[in-house]
Amino acid sequence: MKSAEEDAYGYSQNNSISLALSNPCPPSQYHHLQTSPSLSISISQPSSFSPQDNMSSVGYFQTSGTRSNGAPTLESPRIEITAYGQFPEDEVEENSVPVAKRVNSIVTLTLPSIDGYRDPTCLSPASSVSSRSCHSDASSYESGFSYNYDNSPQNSPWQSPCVSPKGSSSLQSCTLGASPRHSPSGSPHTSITDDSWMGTRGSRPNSPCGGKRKYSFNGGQSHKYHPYSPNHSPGPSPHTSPRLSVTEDTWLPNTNQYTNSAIVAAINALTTDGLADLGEGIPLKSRKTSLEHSPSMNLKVEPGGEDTGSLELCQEDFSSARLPFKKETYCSGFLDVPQHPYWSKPKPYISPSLPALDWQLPSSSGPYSLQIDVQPKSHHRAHYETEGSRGAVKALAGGHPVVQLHGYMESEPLTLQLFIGTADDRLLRPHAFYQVHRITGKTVSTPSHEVMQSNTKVLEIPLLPESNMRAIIDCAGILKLRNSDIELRKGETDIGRKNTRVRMVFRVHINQPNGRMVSLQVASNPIECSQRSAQELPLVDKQSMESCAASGREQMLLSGHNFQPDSKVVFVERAQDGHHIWEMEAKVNRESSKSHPDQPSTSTCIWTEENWYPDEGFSPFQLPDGVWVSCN
DNA sequence: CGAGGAACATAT
DNA sequence: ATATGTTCCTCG
Repeated sequence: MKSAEEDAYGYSQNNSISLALSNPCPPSQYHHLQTSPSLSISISQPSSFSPQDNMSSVGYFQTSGTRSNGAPTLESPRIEITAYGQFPEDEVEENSVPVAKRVNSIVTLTLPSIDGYRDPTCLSPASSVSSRSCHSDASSYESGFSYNYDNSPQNSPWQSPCVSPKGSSSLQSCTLGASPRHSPSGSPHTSITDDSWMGTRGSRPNSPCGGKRKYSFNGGQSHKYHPYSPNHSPGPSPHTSPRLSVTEDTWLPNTNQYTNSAIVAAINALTTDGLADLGEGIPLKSRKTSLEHSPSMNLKVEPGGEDTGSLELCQEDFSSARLPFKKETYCSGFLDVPQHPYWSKPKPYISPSLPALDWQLPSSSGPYSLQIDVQPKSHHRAHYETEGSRGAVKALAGGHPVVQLHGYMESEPLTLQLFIGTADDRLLRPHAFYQVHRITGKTVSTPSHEVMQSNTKVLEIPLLPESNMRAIIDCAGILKLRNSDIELRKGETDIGRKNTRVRMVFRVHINQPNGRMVSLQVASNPIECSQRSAQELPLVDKQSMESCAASGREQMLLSGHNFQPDSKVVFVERAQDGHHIWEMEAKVNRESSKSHPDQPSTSTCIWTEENWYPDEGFSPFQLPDGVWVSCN
């Protein structure tokens, strides 16, 4: 279905050649180092390549967001060198070079073919690209004040102004938080929203269906699929949705979000306001435990954006195009009970056309630069809904993360958004299994409030000029959603097991004097969220690296493509600040590449422990010349 | 609350 | 059987 979707959107096919020899290796194998290193190389050479231009002038850039060779809208030549094998995982050091940061700006230029990095059979949690699925959102905010401007094409490429086909429409959702939430263990704050996006869950663990455990959504198990979120389903087939279910008293259709244009179209054809019709898709019952629901739904038709050459234009067009729907986008019921003076003020800077959370944005644009001055600790035990809050994410030094927007000279305060994203450098997107959790209390100095954008909870924090546009993030905890709950979501393809690394993603949208809006984004270093540290893994050793290099060389020779026999990959070890710094020099002869005769024949990248991922090895790198290199 | 630890449940 | 996921319990 995915491919179909892509085709429908006119995605250009990625011509990358994946030579992945990766053995279908289960994650466990990585850990056990049972597989011999292998390396795959794929070369993709787009017709045009102008990385620099791609992002520099653009506020944001949307990724294809598709798992299957999600051909990036903008392609650049790339070589993917993927080695599978035996590299142990290294602890991510917090003080090290912010990989995310480094890669971030690059990533925005081009996205590697997702599949190219891994064998589909060994889907690695950290890299799966799925949290994009749109599902219904139901949200209730503990804060009491919340609004939802979730009208941005959150999860599907086609919703992108730049990519979406004309005429496409989407159903957006808006939710009204209403029912109070019961929190099993305690903190009233804990849950809230959580139930919202995922529907409900029992107070008791619901384990994945598989074997004995059954999902007790509503006391019953039965449905594993929830038609209400036709995200990837063929069509809107209203059935009962275990997740959304309803509570005894409060029953209201939850918000649904449709990613599939066909579905949307179908629904649109059925109803304009969709409310009534969609209601049918909601189950009559819900899991017992989820007593709280945020009933309410607001469907909105999203006009398709025009394909413009300039992303910036796209954005504007997009904005204006959506304006008419703005009204529908906001749930009137939300705009009440401000929680903090700051939030009670109008927020003109919040446009209804904010880029979807899975869009890749640059961390800087023009004079503006969003930076994480103090990185969060590399480990933070997330809490479950069944637990009380485990506090805010802290910084290594004991304080809290700090984010600052540089280059902003206006007097208008801005809003810093924060959500939990994947730790996958290849594609930063909301993490399906974690949500940011708002922390309140005397120890918290930073005001914040929550907003739902698609299935993702977003914490909004004021960025004030008087504070030098600097915010101390002491109000953000991390909530873990049960894997079984998430995996059951229609359209969800990510797997939760061992997918415990996240990143704090910060965004800021700046309305410029000229009326244009610039959206910036920066992600923190990866944060391990599980209680126990991942199983012990041997450190990366030179031998392994060399083995990988050798394997890579072999593969390059085998590939034959742009790599000539004299091509080679060399790993060099050196120390730097106590970290292992591995320098990989990939010398490739690309003479055969007529389209890029100017490309340098030698590429070099550096892999450090920071971008080492348990199941995937090193995160991919995009070399200066646009070449992507990954070593799994 | 906010942790830390660990029992208990599943997945590999 | 081992590793990872979730829920519980305890303590300051």
